[in-house]
Order: sequence, then C-alpha cells, then structure tokens
Amino acid sequence: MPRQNKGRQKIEMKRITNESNLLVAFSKRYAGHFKKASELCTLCGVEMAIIIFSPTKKVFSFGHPYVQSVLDHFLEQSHPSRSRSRAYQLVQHYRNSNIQELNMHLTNLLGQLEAEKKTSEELKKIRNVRQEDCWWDAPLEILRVEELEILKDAILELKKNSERQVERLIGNRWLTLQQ
Amino acid sequence: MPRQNKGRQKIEMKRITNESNLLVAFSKRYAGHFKKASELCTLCGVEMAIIIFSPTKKVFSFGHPYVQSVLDHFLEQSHPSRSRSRAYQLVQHYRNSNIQELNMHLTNLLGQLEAEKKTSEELKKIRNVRQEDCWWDAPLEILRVEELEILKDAILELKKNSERQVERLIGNRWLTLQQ
DNA sequence: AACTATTGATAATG
DNA sequence: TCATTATCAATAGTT
Repeated sequence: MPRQNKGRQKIEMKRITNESNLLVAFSKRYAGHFKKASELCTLCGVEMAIIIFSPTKKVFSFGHPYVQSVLDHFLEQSHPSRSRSRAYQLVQHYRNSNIQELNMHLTNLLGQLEAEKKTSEELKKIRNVRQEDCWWDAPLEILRVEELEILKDAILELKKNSERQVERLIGNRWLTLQQ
Repeated sequence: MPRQNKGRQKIEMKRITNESNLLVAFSKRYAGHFKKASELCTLCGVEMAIIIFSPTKKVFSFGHPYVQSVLDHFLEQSHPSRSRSRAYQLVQHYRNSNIQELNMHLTNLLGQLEAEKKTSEELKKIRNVRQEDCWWDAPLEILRVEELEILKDAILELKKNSERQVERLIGNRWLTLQQ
C-alpha cells in the first residue's frame, strides 16, 4: 500500500506566515475548538462562553446556555464596591499591567517551547531522578519578595552552572510555584 | 509488549453521572481547551476570550490579548450601551481571571515539559547545595506588584538564558506557576 | 498524578 | 472550500 501523502505533520508554534494557510488553519481549529467546548458543556454541564475575532475580524461566539448569560454571570463576579476606591483601582490597574506584561512574555515563551523541545529530547535518556529529591518540584503556595529574590538568584546560578557544560547533555530545570 | 490497560475508550456524549469522574474529566478537558485556545491565538493571531464556570462554580478564563479587551470589543458591538458601564467591573474581575490565564500558560509549559522532568540529573548538585533552603514551602496568599516585578525580571532572565541555550544545545529552563 | 491504549484532531494533500 | 489520510495530540480508563 503506497503512502499517498505525508499526512499531518507537526508545526512550529508561531504565527503562520502564509495567509492562506493561516485562514485554513483558523477555520479548522476554531471549528474543533467549538466542538470541544460543546463537549465540555455536555459532559460536565458547565456554563461557558467563547468569543473569537477571526483573522478577518469576523466574530464567532459560543455560549452555554447563552453567551450573554455567561458574560452576565462573569461580570457579576466582580466587586463593584471596591471599584469606588480610586487608590484601589490604581493598584489593581498597575498590578494588572504587570500581569499582562508578564503574560505576554510567557506567551512568547510558549511559542519558543516547541523549538526547544527538540533540543531536550536527547536528554530523555537520563533517568532515575526521584521526584521527591527534586527541590524544584516542591509546590510553592505563595511568594514573598525576598523569596522571589532568592528564586532569581537560584535561576542565575542555574544558568551559570549550565554554561560550563555547553558540550554536555544537561537536564531541564524549572521551578514550580503555586499561587 | 503486554497490554497494560484498556487505554482511552469512547465515551457517550452526555453528562457524566459519576461526580468524581466528571471532575477529573473537566480538569483534563478544560486544560486541553485552554491550551488549544493558546495555540489558536499564537498560530492565527486572533483575539479571543473564554469564560468557564467549573462544576464547582469556580471561574476560569482565558484571553488574548486580554479578556477585558475582547469582552469590551464584543459587548460594544452587541450592546453598545452596556460596554461603558461595565468596563470598570471588568477591570476588577480581570485581575483574578488574568492570574488564572497566566497560570494556564504556565501550566501548559509545565505539561509539555513533564516528560523531560526526570532527566535533569545535573540539578542534583544544586539541590544538595540548596537542600536546607525551604523557603518555597512557606505559604503566601497573592503576588504583589513588587513581587511581580521581581518575578518578571526572573522570567526575562530565563527567556534570555534559554535563547542562548538553544544556540548551545543545552536544556530548557522555565519558571512555572501553578495554581 | 502518571501511564498508555485509543480516540480524536488536523496538516498536508487532492 | 470539501474530502482524504497519515500523523500528531488529547484523553478515558487504569494504576
């Protein structure tokens, strides 16, 4: 039986440059996304809403039971009394900005991850590191400033340490924090 | 290769009756859903927002670039009069939802790196060095502005670092927040 | 939480 | 855009 085509291939997780391909990918993926949403609602009985502005700026929305009801519910979750405090608003806005900025960086990191995965695949050969022995697995519920500074130092140390082993296989390292 | 279990089986598309199974299914599926959303945004550069009320009535949201901006945009078209009166509420709510969004990105990163988690043998050394430092066990409630600034810097370091590592074929290192 | 057998989603192709 | 299919990715059931 001759192979008729290459079938699905892995794609790099970055914006699709070819506009035509982008449109096709969007078309397929948003459909799949809404299907998944529908399944999630059916299986788990949750309320949810999705709003997407397509590459051509058309609006696609999904809601269970209704988009508007979910948005209403969502908006009611807020705390209007707090909004009266100007200071509170400013603090929230500032915090929000930082989170957003952070989030952008993290989105970038997510995109880079795909490319870097290849690099680390060879590392899989190294085995038998018990999770319990890994301090970086320890869940962190909350961070203090000083703790974050220590964390930063730890990261820099990791970096420094790893740079000595350019030619070697080195493991991944990451820290798990908890909100 | 002996068959160890039945693996994934097709399930009927109706509400899951067993509450425990439902919670597990929700947990898996909403995570997958947000990951897909993240991919859709990255690949196609679209704006989108997702709001889900979990079976336990906890709200999960995703937004690109921001939940707030997408909802504003959407509400502006569907209900122009509502948009302005609700904008301030959204700002308040977004603080919480965006942290979840951030967590989602990071959880995605964690998930994709999970397979490589046990390969970081080199870190044993670092662990030994820092074994006695248990600052990460201390519980905390929420990230403050200054803490986020420091965290952001740490992540930028990570990003910079990882870019170098790609060139040098070293490993990945990520900072992961978990809720 | 982790693992795998399967189902399900989708990139490449026609 | 629609159809096909080889592959990749998500996840149900299990441990």
